[in-house]
Amino acid sequence: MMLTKNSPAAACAPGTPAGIIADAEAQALAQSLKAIADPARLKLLSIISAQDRGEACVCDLTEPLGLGQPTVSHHLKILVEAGLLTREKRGTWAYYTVIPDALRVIVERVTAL
Amino acid sequence: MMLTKNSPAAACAPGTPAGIIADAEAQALAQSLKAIADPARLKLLSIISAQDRGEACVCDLTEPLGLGQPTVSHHLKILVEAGLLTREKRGTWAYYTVIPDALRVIVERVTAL
DNA sequence: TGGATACATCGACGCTTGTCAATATAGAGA
DNA sequence: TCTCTATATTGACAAGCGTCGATGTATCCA
Repeated sequence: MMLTKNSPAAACAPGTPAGIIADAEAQALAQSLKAIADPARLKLLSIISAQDRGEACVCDLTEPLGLGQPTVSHHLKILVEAGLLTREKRGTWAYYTVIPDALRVIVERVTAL
Repeated sequence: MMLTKNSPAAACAPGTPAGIIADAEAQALAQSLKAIADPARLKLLSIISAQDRGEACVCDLTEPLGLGQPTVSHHLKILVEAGLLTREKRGTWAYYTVIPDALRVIVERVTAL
């Protein structure tokens, strides 16, 4: 049941019974999941990580998604703010890369439910 | 549909390049993730699976969530329709149970991105 | 210097979502 | 039967989200 008083920073809120996810962690995990819970953003993650260099600029992404450039930029921003992508500006272009274990961390917190 | 040349049932749509998630699968996976991407529903999954019998009725859930009964019923319905919970009516009560590997299936599709 | 290109931001629009109060349904017990 | 209890459904509302067109910003090149 994990009554651990010594556990890592994970999930220990005042009134939360043992083994049940704390309010704050539920909130945080939900927000991470919301970042992925969109077809366009799933395709973005898939396309970028399938790229040869592991990176892609906006102009590579707008066409396979069938969305306008502002919309793609908007989705990329959400993924960056969720800690799933990095953005690197080189010249006129902005290159986006998938942060290796970011998805795995989210997935593990879900599995631990 | 199923234009599959030879690959497993996974992800092969007409115009979709190899290794990139198909439109339909992105749509489906996003919908599954939306079902989990809510603090109240994460807590529901956590609380129910932490129960002794592995099951809980609505009256057990409304108080630890701090939400009204109709709202809890609403969230439970979403989880049932997403294939994450089962509902069994016994007498006046409705008992909800977590479907064992439902979360794992979702998680694996995410990891395969 | 000026124009062209790649990207970000803004404002607006419809659609979805989370929540509640009120009401409906259905089973248990008198 | 009638009443009480547990749950589901409905209707309404505010807030959030996805999308677009228009505009702003920054970099490159002639």
